[in-house]
Amino acid sequence: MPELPEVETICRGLGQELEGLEISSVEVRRPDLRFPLPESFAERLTGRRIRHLSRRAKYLIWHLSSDLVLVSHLGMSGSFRIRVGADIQASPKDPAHDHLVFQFRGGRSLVYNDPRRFGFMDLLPAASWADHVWFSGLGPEPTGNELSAEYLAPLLTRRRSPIKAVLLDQRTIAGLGNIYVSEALWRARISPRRTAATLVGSDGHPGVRVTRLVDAVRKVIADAIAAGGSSIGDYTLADGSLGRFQHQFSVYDRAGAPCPRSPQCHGTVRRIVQSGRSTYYCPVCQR
DNA sequence: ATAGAGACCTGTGTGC
DNA sequence: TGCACACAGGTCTCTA
Repeated sequence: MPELPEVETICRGLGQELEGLEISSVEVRRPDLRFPLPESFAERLTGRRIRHLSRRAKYLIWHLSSDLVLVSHLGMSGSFRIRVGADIQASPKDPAHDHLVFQFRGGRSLVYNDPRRFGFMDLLPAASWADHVWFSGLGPEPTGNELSAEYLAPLLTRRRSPIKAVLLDQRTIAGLGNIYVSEALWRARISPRRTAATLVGSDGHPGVRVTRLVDAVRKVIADAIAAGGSSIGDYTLADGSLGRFQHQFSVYDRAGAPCPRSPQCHGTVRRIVQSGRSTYYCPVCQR
């Protein structure tokens, strides 16, 4: 479900509420998420304090006391919900998929809900979590200075796949997903069907297209984070509020709508399927 | 080595 | 109303 901006928003929201708290118990209702939870999951967490929450790509990294790290990924449908005492969030509308309940000293609790169970969690040592295969192959974050045209160009020259697929590959840039790839390519005026290697000039220099693409990726991710991510369907943030970026979609889920680049462009947004997933783009101004 | 298809799950919306 | 099918924000694994 969530891409980088949603996970970043969730990370900030949860961090604000939970940092410093001690886990008093963990109730495991279903241990069979995408992967089974590790042995003694609840026991190993009980008594630890949440020191700090961070994010890498679409992963949440929970830095706990005694040098333990909880890594969680929300998959397509995972969400966290904070309950404070007996507030309204205490009566979820979907209790059947509340798989984990974390209780904190002081009365607060955190519920993990995930209908499709594509999400997963694991416990790793603080010293070596970043060496895990989930993290070792990841590309740079689009939020920092590491992502540049000079980084991306040589990588693209070796790829024969459509640029859409290459951008979804987490080894290229970490954290992009189906929504923001479509949005970034529209902003960069690049067709999602274009073979990645053809974005790069024949002299191997990044050229205008790669530069435009890098700028578009960085900007769309920054805009989405600033809007608190996107809420589709009944998806909410940890406090029950909604992200707002879905109101700023240019092409995603807008097949048949006029290209927002009007009046210069008279195209119509189109939906195509690439490697089994929907892509939205304007065939007129994206080349 | 790389690219594409299939698999993993459940819910929702559409059309007959 | 019931049923079948397509589709959903991700990633891993298997096959060419």
